[in-house]
Amino acid sequence: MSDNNGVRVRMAPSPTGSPHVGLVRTALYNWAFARHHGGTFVFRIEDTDAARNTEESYNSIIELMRWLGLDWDEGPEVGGPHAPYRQSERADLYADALARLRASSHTYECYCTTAEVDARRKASGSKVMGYDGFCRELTSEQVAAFEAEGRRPIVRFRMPEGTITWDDLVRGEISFETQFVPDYALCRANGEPLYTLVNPVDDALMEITHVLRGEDLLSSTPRQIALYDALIEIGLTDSTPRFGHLPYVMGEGNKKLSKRDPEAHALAYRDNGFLPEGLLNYLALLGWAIAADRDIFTLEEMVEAFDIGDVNPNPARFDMKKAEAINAAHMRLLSVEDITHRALPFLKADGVVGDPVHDSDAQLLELAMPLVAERINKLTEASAMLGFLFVAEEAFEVDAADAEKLLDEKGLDVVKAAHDALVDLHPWSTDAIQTALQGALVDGLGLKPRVAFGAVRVAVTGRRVSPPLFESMELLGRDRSLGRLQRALG
RNA sequence: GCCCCCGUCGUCUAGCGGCCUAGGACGUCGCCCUCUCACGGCGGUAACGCCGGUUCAAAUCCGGUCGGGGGUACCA
Repeated sequence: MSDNNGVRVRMAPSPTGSPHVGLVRTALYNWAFARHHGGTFVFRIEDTDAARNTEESYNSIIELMRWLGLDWDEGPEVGGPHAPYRQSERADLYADALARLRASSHTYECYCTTAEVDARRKASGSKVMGYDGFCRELTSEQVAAFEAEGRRPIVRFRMPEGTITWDDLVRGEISFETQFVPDYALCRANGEPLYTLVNPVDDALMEITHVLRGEDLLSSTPRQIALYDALIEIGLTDSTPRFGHLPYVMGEGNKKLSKRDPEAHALAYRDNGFLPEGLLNYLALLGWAIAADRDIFTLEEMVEAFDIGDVNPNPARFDMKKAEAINAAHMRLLSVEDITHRALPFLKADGVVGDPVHDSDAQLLELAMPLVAERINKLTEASAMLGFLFVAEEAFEVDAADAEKLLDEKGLDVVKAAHDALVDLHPWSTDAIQTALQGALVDGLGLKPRVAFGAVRVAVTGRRVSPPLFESMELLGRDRSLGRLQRALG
């Protein structure tokens, strides 16, 4: 056994396709559980199905975990006492475990084809699906006959009789009659081990004490517990972990969030301007609450408060609106410097600033970011808000729809008046600009502020939605501001 | 079909027998703030699936029922 109260949890994704937000939630709960108890968080890759696994998917998962900041104590890239942590590199261990299981007659060779099993079930009228145990007690003559036919056997686990019960960490006591849990396959006819074998064997070998996983694995738990009993018997481990089955993360309607749903892809949140702390906070809320009247918290606060016993067993619907609201709350917790730093990659990608950033742009950004930091809810929104400040004059464009709405004949009169009021203004400061425009347009022309400044805003920033107008004009400078007013007038 | 899980506002949840004429958040509606947007403030809207039982007392415990989900692979 290891230190830290012995708490050892793991997350064990299969690298197939792009990582799902459900995986993130599972990883988060495992991580928080480990950190709360001062235990060990193990990261293991379950890539036993060579036909479905991809290196690209594996890389995405690593990238995702790094972005989220969920660090692991043992696993790929960091190693550990139970290395390797990719199942594709642990074949010897499984072969050995399987050999010992076979030697202790916890298993048997099965020569049946799926079609034969189905046919027998139909004939018998049995209500239990799955394997019927036909090959449990084969005579050596029968075996010889099957071998002579060229059949290659798979290895099945022999389920014991009786009731299997466990105290689920999130659902309480659950029990299954083993008559409803058929003998299942541990490895393919070609010798490749299956999930049913490698998952418990690795959990045993890695001394996992608590298995927190999706509800979809709940019905496979009785056979894992039975296997564990066998593993204890052959001396491969000395105890069975505790299980906790986490509720589903669902999409629209009543179905599990599928890979087809765009909101299912975890890395897409990063690309769409989410903060890792925002996504994590939202996902934590899907099944757990830190307090009756609080939604916003940091990872540290979650670690402090997390109790697996408090996890709600109900499936939870993913709500993008709330996810964005939680993210927005975290944006407001960030300093302007931090937001600037995090928005920079998006500004570069959108061509708002160059890469590397010119000194003049960096300076302008430092002055402009305070104006937009509190009015964006995602990092991606920074580009549209700031673009007008950085764009070269010859490339500056006014949004056509906004122009049509606000730069009509009346709007252009306003722009003309604004230009006249500003052309000799000194100094070119926010206060002076505001005073001049207020005097000329609101007091002078008797316009409502939103009408007066709306037209000027579109002419100068190119959009109806922008940072505060007067500050923006100060940053833009006299020449560019007046030039754009002039240009709007044709 | 059979086995298992789940059931509080539209959504996420608090609630673990009396504090509940059920609290918070998102959404939504109205108002305020306001140069746009965002923020912020105030107020409204809206839920214990149903039926029995236990109890002085049930959203909370038990049974049934209905509804939803998952499993039933030589996938994980």
